[in-house]
Amino acid sequence: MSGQITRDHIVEAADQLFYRQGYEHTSFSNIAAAVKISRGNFYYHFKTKDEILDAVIARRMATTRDMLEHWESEGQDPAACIRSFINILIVNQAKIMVSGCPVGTLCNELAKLEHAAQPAASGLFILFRKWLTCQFAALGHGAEADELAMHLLMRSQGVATLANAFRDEVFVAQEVARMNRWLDEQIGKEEKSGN
Amino acid sequence: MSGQITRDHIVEAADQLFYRQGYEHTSFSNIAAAVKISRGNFYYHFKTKDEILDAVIARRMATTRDMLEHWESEGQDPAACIRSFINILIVNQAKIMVSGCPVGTLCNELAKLEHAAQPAASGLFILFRKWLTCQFAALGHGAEADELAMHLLMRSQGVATLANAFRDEVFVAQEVARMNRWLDEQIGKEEKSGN
DNA sequence: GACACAGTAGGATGTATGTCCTAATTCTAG
DNA sequence: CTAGAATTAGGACATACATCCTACTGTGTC
Repeated sequence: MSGQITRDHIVEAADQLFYRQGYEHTSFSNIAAAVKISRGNFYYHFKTKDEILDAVIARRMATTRDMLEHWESEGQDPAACIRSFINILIVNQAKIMVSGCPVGTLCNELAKLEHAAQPAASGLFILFRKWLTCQFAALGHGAEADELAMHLLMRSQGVATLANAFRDEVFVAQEVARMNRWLDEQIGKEEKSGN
Repeated sequence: MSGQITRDHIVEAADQLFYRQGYEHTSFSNIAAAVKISRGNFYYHFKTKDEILDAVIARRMATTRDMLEHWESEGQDPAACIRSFINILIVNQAKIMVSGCPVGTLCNELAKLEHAAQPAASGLFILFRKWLTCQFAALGHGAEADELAMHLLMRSQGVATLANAFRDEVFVAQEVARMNRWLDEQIGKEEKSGN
């Protein structure tokens, strides 16, 4: 039964490395070295590199679901939930400045590789999108909840990309403040004009 | 003197391929095949892959400068210039949905590779940033011109990333409309509150 | 204690790639 | 027209990598 543990270690290490170095630039040896496992042992757990990628995406789906649930359980109201989302930019600031957003950069890389797992990676975005849509709907924006969700997701992606390129934490703080102000505007607007 | 022409062809082909496939995933052979040139001929023009990357970045810097100048020469006022910037999301929509933003994705990839050319690639962003800052300054936003420039740049990046992940042109249209409305708000606000 | 089997190790293999070298070809100057 | 330089072609080489295979180890069962 120790096999499952090793497998988890592999997926965890691969997750980190794919994030920091990119999928293609990460080799079997890199992951094996990180887990302190022989290269050959790999084949026992994963037949191909694509299989590891699938496992990593599945893992990220699970941890993301957990995170969203957690935010929802501890958040007082939908607005607080949305602020938790905005706040990842602060919480993960250091990592984002080094490697960007794990979701956005993976989707991008897989798109360029024309990799079969690209839709699966986009599923991570869909998770956030649906969750945010629910929050905005609960906030009273029925029809345009999805558009607002996409808008916020878009902003988080833009901030992550520029934070990575410029490594400027003042910029991140400014944009987070801006996002919170924008959210304030949305609260109280419920179900009127589309802006 | 035909050497310079071949060199230009190589850089042009490499530019396209780096954009569509990513830097690392593009091999000498790929570029050679695209230019219909022998692999070995390559070495005559570029000693290393890094050298091609430098040339590609230099090329992009030049074409970007040209584009910005062009927008400035044909734009009636700063607002029109900024709208030209916003409009690339529409003009290049198809490419963006397939490969994302050429600048953002390159910066991201080089960051993960810890490549020496990463600062050079960020220079492309700086070009846009400074240009947009000038436009906002000309619009009357002296102190916060740079922040507004970064905000707009951030939005364009976010839209590009999500457009690539979701391949949804309705979303792009919505966000472009939103950006134009936002710009309308900034016009007439000159030098008052910071929002 | 012997056997079966999950798990591990490390080497073998073929392919792709970046880099390098040398020979052939084309171009240019005198 | 010809010598020398610029350019091109194509193969050589070492390396890195994904994949595959075989042998070893530990553990639980009869």
